[in-house]
Amino acid sequence: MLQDDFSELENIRLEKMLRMRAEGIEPYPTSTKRNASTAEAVRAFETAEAANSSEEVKAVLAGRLRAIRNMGKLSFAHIEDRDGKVQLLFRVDELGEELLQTFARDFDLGDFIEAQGTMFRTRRGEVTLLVKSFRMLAKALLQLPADKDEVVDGKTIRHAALTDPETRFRQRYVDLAVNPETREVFRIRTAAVSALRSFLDGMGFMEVETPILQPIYGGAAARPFVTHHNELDQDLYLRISFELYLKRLIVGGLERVYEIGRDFRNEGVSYKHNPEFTQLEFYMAYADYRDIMEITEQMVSSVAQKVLGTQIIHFDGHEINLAPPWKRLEIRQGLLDQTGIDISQHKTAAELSAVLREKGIQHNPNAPRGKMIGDMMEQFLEPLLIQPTFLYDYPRDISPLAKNKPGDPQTVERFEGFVAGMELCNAFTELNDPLEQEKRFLELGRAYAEGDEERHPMDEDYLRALAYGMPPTGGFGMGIDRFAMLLTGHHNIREVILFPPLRDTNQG
RNA sequence: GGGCGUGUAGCUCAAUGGUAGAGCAGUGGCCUUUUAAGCCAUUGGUUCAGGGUUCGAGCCCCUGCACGCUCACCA
Repeated sequence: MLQDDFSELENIRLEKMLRMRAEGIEPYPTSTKRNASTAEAVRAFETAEAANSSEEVKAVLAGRLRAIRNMGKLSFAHIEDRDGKVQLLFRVDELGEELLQTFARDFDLGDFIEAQGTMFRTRRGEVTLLVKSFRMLAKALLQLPADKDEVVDGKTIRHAALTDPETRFRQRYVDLAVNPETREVFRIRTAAVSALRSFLDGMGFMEVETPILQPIYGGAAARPFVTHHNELDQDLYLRISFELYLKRLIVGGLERVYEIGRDFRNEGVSYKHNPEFTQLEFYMAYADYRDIMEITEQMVSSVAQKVLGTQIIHFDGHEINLAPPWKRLEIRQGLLDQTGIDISQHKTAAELSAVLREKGIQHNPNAPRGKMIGDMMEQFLEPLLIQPTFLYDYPRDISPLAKNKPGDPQTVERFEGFVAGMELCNAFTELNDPLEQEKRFLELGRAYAEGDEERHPMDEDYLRALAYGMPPTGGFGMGIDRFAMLLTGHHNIREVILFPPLRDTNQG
């Protein structure tokens, strides 16, 4: 039982709760008469004050007790709700000795309280609720980590705030309850997703939902999670992308579709990788990757403006300006500038490997040409891309779903958007030639058969869909978690995921 | 998976191999009407777990667990 593990401190709270109940006071009532948030009440009072109104501002507030200062004949307290904090004053001549004693006796930090009264300003200048009546809304049996605040010259100084990452992530409810900045991170994340939706909705996109459990996974290079459907006696994969399903919808004539949802990749974790992550993908008929670049910079900058009130963000010590236009850097040119190697002059893996060796550049000589170029990009280009930059024109053999650049069989119309040296999004002109697509799948299959860990199954139905005809289409994908990292300035993906995965433990 | 690091009271942190501590919170007291992280007193520990070395281990060694950073794979 829960209470078997209770400490002395927790048993004291438990006894208070039981005593209240024995006295006929319900410590967990079903409803409250709250009629304003703390911020609303303060605002209402300040408005009335500014208008020199003589009318009392009454309010019923509710929140978690964050500070209590009992002083004999009066008590001060602070309650906190989602919007902020407000001070409560309990006075003996308002409440009588007995009620005031009740407050001091029954209420602890962390309890939820309802207080009804009138707003006023103390001699110290703090807008405060003078309490006429109050009531327990929910007794807290466990003690929240201490984080007493001290306000010095208008600045809040935290004392002993909860910082232990394990506790913060395993018991996110405590982190949220105690650390306002954590609440702010998730407010920003939610607002960003909402702003992305309205941006796309405003462009006539249709939000759709496609299968998460898929018989054949595809649309990205990643190992999937496998699960099993008992009734069908069939293995299913948790999707690694939405791509192939969304493009089927373009074949179907929906023209502009997007999905925001979870992808699952059975890979390692890092500060920018989580096994499940939230992805935005959109597909737009009659657009190519140039159009998508413009939409991207427009979308990202306008969402930042809407959510943060600015297009300037701070990340990893950098000040980054998201305002369009973003820099455009052709991969071939970028690598030429950084390494002196013109990849267009080295058309096979062997040739490229030779020149890399000549230049003394570390590489895997057995890798395919595209992979080699990808490694070069990672090494020489990506770390430089602090300000928003579109890297464009990718090697064909690492882009199996993108359309060739006219007249250049080794290059495709694809770009990735980088911010703060981190890949934020990936987009291309979609390959809509069914026979070419089949060829690409087959090439992939071969590459993987030759020793790669990932095996990519052929999606016959997707090829059939393409064979019915897909209009020229631009497609786009962006990791929402990474976007949230940028907007909140966090350098770790777990900080922007409410319940990041942690290893299971029996210690509770 | 590899490397490095961390694990001490509810929280934040101390402690040459020699009596486990502080602040906050908790408990008790002070409180006489707009303040105070107030003041005084006080409770609280399987030092992550299990072995080992030692007269003696929070500290040294081994094993395990969890977490962090980092490398690899990937977005």
